[in-house]
Amino acid sequence: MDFMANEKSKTEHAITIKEVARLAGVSSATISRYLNGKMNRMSKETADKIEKIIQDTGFVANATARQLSTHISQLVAVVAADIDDYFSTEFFKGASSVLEQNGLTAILFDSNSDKQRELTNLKIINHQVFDGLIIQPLINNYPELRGLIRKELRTIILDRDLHTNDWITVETNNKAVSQKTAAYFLRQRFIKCVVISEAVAGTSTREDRLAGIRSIYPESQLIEIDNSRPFMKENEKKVLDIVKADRVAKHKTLFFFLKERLLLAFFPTFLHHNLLSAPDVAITAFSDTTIVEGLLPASKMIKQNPFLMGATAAEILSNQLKNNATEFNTKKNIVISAKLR
Amino acid sequence: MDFMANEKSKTEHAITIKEVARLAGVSSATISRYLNGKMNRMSKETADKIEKIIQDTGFVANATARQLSTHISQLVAVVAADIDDYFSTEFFKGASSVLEQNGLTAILFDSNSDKQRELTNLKIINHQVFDGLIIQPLINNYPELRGLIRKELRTIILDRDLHTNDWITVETNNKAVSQKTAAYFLRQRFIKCVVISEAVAGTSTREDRLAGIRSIYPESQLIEIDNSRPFMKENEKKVLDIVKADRVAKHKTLFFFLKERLLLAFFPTFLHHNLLSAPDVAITAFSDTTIVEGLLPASKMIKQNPFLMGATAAEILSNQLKNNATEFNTKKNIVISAKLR
DNA sequence: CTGTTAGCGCCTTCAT
DNA sequence: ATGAAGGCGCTAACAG
Repeated sequence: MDFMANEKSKTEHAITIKEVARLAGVSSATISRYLNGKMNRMSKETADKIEKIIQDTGFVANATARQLSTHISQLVAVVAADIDDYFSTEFFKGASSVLEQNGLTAILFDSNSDKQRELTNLKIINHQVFDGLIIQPLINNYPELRGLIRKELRTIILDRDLHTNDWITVETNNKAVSQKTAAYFLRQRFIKCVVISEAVAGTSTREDRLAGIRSIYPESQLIEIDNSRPFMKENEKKVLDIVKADRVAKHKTLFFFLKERLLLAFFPTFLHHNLLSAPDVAITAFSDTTIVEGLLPASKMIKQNPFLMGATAAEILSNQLKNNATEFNTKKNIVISAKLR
Repeated sequence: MDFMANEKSKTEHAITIKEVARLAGVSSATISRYLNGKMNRMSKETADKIEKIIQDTGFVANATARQLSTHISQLVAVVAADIDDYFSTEFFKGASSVLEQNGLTAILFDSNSDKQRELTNLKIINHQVFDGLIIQPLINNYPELRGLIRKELRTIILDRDLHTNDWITVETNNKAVSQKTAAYFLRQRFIKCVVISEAVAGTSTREDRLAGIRSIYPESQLIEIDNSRPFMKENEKKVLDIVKADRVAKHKTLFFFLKERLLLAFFPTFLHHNLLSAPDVAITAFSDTTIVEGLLPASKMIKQNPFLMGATAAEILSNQLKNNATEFNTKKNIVISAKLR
């Protein structure tokens, strides 16, 4: 009994390069060369011998030690604002696929829509284990964020505009596409516009979208949803009151959702009050998934391209990491256009 | 000009503990003690001096070096089958929150519903940088998965049943809750049941769910959706044909979706054919988000608790990591019940 | 209270 | 084609 406990407590140290060397009857330098693919620096026989030993022992090189020695990890941190959003997971998938093609590994951090958590994430990322960073930041001011990311870390900003040239940014044409969409509906004689969004102030994407809409509908009403509490009852009433009033005034009204999730939350209201195919009510939204397409096949929606955005960011980062010192990027601000469909 | 290039090419090595020691006029051991909170092992003055230097220089300890020395990273890898699924992101959030409370950091890997990718992820995770692993595996057989995870790595399996006692498992009562749900609808005189799912074979969750349903509806028809191609036209027809036939036969029919996303895909079909409030058609589904609640307020749905599942897995793992050698877990298979609501 | 020293596991230059 | 040896940045005895 006692001796079993002893067996267990003897921590199982994984096999090292040194041990492999001993078994193969060579020096650890040779094993290292083998691991790094420098086959021309050794005879075929030793290479074969080493391969066999590694197979037999199931040896896996310790990435930590390698990294301490080389100062490179091939790891890229990707920080998403909230992985519950399709946009976030999708841009990660785009980034991940491109990084993989370049021999890099993407690792996802979730800020959980929480600045505190974002901070924690950045702290960890600063501990010099990552070669690069792609971040969709919650923090919306440049100096603050700048202070949280070590200078040496290659960084790309995604989906947010920090108004800086310090980092390359990949974003959507939020303002332009919102404007275009609003103009489209105005041409259809929807002369009123109600915007439904989470808190706008402090989030550049929402600010830009609202600005685009207001350049067409200066008077557009804004309904801001407070995510922190159950919101449907009161807001449902707001919407219905607006519709009723506009019908009395014989106005056609556009409901413009800045986020798909909000449209989904309101969908039942529109459905049960027969507003979906009403000629005097239109609905549009920033909508990235295919769910809404099915529910509202006739409505025009704004589709971003998060996958491409992530892939683009990853492409740039990969290049930076390759051409180490050199910086060829002249464009600091890359725009991936959203489409109205 | 030239000299600027030189300035740049001189790689900016981050400041080290040694440099901080020099500046503070103490040895690096003292800095190390400071970093590890061993304040009682030094005078207040040195501590203050060190703090100031660290502030001024913005020094951040290199986690890689620390890890090489201590063999612990405080990092836990969480591997999700597909982060596009709410279930996956939610269990991650649960795990993440508990791990954080225990001083650990959760890092998310996405297998992207792709076994090849899962394999890549596991390879990276095997390189000895993580203290623990929580995985929702794609690979469904024990020996294969066993071969891909190093023996020394503390591992918890989530959401899948590998029929092994080697790892602790946290899962849903898939079979039981499916059975209960089916029984509920049978009592309502829905004597036919159509199951709609992605490919069932090879995924324990789906197998268990189908088994539960078939224990009540042995004859239940299964419509398997092939995700790889656009599927709605033909499948829509299947559903409508079934409804028509059942109406002729005066059967009430239950449509049982094994995944929320599938229900959403079919929702428009049901909606546009007035099947949502038809007395002879019922719809139920495994549905974790709140989207469906709004769409079908009257329908009973099965709600899992992915957040709690993740939190539970993290709790167990945290304990294992603390009580290093000791293993107190007698229960190898923890079930977090889904509810019919 | 603080310094010295020897690793941790791998990489890399310099010899041979 | 291979080995010896020093170093990456930090930790952890052991001294004093």
